Amino acid sequence: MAAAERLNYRPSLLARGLVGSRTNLITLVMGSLADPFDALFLDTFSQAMAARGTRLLLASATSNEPQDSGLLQALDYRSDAVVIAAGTLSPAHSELCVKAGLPVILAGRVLDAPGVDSVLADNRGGGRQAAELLIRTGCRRLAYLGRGGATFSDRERFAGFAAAARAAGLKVIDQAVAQRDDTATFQASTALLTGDSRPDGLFCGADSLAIPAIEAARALGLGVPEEISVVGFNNVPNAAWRSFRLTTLDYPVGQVVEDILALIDSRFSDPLRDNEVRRIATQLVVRTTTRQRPPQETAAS
Amino acid sequence: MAAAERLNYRPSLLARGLVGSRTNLITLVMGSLADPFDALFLDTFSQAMAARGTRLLLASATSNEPQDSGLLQALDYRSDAVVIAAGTLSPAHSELCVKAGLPVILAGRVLDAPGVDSVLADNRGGGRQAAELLIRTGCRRLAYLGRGGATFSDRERFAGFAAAARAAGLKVIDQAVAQRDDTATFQASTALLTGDSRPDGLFCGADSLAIPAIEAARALGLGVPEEISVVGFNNVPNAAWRSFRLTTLDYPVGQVVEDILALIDSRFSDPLRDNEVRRIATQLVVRTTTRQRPPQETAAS
DNA sequence: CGCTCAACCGCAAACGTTTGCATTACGGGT
DNA sequence: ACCCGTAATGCAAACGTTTGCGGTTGAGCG
Repeated sequence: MAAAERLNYRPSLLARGLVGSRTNLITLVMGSLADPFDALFLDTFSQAMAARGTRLLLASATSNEPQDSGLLQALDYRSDAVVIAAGTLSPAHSELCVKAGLPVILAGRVLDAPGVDSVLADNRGGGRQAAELLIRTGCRRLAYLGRGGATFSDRERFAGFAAAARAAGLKVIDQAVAQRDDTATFQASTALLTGDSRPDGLFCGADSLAIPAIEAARALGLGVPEEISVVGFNNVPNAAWRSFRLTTLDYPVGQVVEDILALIDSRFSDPLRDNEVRRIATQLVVRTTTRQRPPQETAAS
Repeated sequence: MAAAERLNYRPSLLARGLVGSRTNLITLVMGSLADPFDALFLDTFSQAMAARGTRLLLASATSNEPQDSGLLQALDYRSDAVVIAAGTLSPAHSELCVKAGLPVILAGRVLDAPGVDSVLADNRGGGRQAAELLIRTGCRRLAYLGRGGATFSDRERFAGFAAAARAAGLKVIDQAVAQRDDTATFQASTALLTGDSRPDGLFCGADSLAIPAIEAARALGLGVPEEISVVGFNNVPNAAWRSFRLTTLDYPVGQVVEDILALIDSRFSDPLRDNEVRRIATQLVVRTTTRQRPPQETAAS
């Protein structure tokens, strides 16, 4: 040990990984980190990895072609598992990993294939909570601002929101924002708010969508929540800022990471077990972009 | 090739790295990703890695002890190079890498040790630009909101700002925010703005500091820029939001990443070359948290 | 037809570990 | 003093590549 110390020797994990059955590498595939929620997730995940003594191989998925993403090269490093947290990625990526015999954990989507587990929010429940809050506080013209069904989560959130609205006899305008980009979101919101029937209750598929929406409303001179209520999703740090004080659905990122790691470990100990889907409940955080109670009847009609 | 395809064989990069001289792994050490600038940097860096065919090993530095960070374990994977982008990390980390014979690139700080290159902003120049703008638009009571000298960049930004202020015969209040946390920043700003001599020109060491500062000013009923001008640093996407429209110093993150990769390559081709420090100029982006011209004399005194 | 040269091909060593097996050392019981 | 069982120790194989070397094959030319 003294000699090892003196020569500052350290075992090569490459060699260890080559011969051993485990490399202690986990590949994380992410899309853009433009959404603060994704950054927070990555931050939390990476700290959990460090605490666990596992290394994190980060692959950024730019295009939708599996071979273009860093995924393939990461696989060639014989990771022990792959976590896919890029919402817009095609299932081809997962299949690639499964074919390589790797456990796959999907964050934010469900895929029914052997060896593929999932961790995601109770999106439908969250959508329902948002709808119920808006309806309870007097909103009647509801709208959803989202990715136009581009991601699994987006579809579920819309579905939950729309179902609860329907149950109350209300319809929902579905407004899509094409690119994940603040100005694009601002423009889509402006279009929505200047359209034929201006909504008075808006549910956004993410806080990062809700904030530009609030700005668009204010730019049009619309009071939030007096003329339009806004509910977000994720409860990112930005949402609590004084300029927004956004009512939103808290999605506990620490819990997500914890569940992902638990699923990985459980898959190690039993590679052939059935797939598992873990749903994490969202919690409503009421701030000031929604009303406390319905407006007085005297004001209306 | 047909057989390889059929068996879906892929060469093991572990084995290749074991025998070859290059592993095509680069370790990136980062602190928290709470600042959107750091998230943007990581995003850009990771995409550049993918385009380059290099894998990114992400180590998150939680404590200041080198052995606690993922750094050590990442080194044991025989990375080709280490990029340290965690501002508050001790030089012990770099020394560890140098001792292991690894090229080190420091982002945001300078360390005079063999094999250690640096890429960072022209912080002093940026500080000067901020001071000159504030002074030119009529501010006379200047303040700096930063990390109290906790990071290399912070010290340089303050130094450049203070030097330019001194050249104009003005002093600078140095207000430190202890934790990188929005509410802590809000409180520190409130303390600054309710102190003995309230500043009328504020330079913040980062946009992520400037935004809570603006909110604190507004909470106190102070108009921005009428009663206090604010200048940030980095030009993160948030800064352009309609709620803030922050005047700031653009620090081109793409350029930073490009320079880091260039330094790594140049170090590969000549491991013994002298250290290089690349300074990247900042560019002033004037928005609406600073005045266009000095206020009318009639209003004053 | 024979020579030379280049291209090609196959083989073995090496990279730094882990793991299993065989051997040796040692201690206790009869 | 002898035997047995266990602990400790040393040795070799294996992991999946790259690289260099010796041998073989083929083509071109006199």
